[in-house]
Amino acid sequence: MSFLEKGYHQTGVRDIAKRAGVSLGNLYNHFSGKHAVLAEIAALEREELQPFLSYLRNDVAPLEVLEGFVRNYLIHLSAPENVILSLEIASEAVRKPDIAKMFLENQNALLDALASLLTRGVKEGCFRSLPDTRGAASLILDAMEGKALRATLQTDKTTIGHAELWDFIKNAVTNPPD
Amino acid sequence: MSFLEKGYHQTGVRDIAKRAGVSLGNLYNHFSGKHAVLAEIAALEREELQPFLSYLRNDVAPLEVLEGFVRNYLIHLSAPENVILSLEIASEAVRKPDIAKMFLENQNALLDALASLLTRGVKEGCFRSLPDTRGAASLILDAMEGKALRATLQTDKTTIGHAELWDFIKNAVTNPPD
DNA sequence: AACATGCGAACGAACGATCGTTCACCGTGC
DNA sequence: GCACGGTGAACGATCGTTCGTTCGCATGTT
Repeated sequence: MSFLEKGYHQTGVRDIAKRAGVSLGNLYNHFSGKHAVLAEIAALEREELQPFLSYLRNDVAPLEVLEGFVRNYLIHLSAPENVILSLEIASEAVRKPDIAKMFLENQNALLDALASLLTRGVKEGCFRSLPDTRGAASLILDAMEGKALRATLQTDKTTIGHAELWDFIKNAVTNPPD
Repeated sequence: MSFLEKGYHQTGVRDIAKRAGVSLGNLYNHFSGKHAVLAEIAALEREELQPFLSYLRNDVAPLEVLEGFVRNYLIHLSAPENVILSLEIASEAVRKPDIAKMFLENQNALLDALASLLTRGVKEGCFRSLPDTRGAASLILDAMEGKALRATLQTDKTTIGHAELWDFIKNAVTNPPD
């Protein structure tokens, strides 16, 4: 997909049509315009998130679910295409409310699932008492996404280490061992 | 500046020239092209960061410096123009290595300053023992920027509360009170 | 079975607008 | 007369979108 290679605004409608294997005119039979194509892609991101959402709803030990989530979501974010696409969508969301709506919905879905895992963990005593689980959840997600962005922009291909990130998150979320 | 209103790629060179109060032709006497204009803006961001850098080098109690920084940087990020500009630059950085270089330099400058504050705090005993101060610093910055992005995209103008964020950061960084 | 009709998916030429960039020209101060 | 900073018309390319046209196929009529 050429939104990844050239970016949304640098990609012409002819490119999109060619890559999709349809003619220019026919593209407009399926989409109301270029904007609708991006909207569709943003909507598809939702489905990409689905596995993570169901993973977070695992009913086993919260700490292990959290670690598994961090590991898996980190792998997801290590693919530059996911970072670039999020960036592209976020950029467009600034000026296009319908894109912003989808972007936030997707983010919130993940946020809610992670927050409720944290809440469960606190209740079950695996986690320290977190006054604001939603805030903590967004901290974790932001940290991962920020890390992924930096890794993507770096020319030297530094992969993101799971261990160091997980250590930090674990410390932030569990009671100190004493 | 119309990069904010329309985005970099949606802004024509004629717009840029008009806003800058120079003729179209003369713009090319000052800049080698449209790209160079964005590069210049990315470079200027560096100077915007300067006050925060010097603030972080304050030699007083680390915890207070940190709180002051969080407060001030949050105010900075509460202005949507700063979030949008960062997003715009980050998007372009994906495909333009020289922009990426500046973007990362700016980020790293802040990261280093914050990390060394944390290191000092750990040494002086105000902070808990943080194994990876740089990681912790990037966590703090990512959290703030993530929050700011969400606030910018939200239609309802929710301002970012300092108190709740500071509580979280303080907890993450200081020893528990017992 | 053969033919006529209508439907809608697919197409790409064409449109006007705008893009980033160049460059011949102009006025001004020496 | 010369040098030069400033100018905007002009250029070729490409943009997103429209729309007249084609054509395969299902349906209806003899």
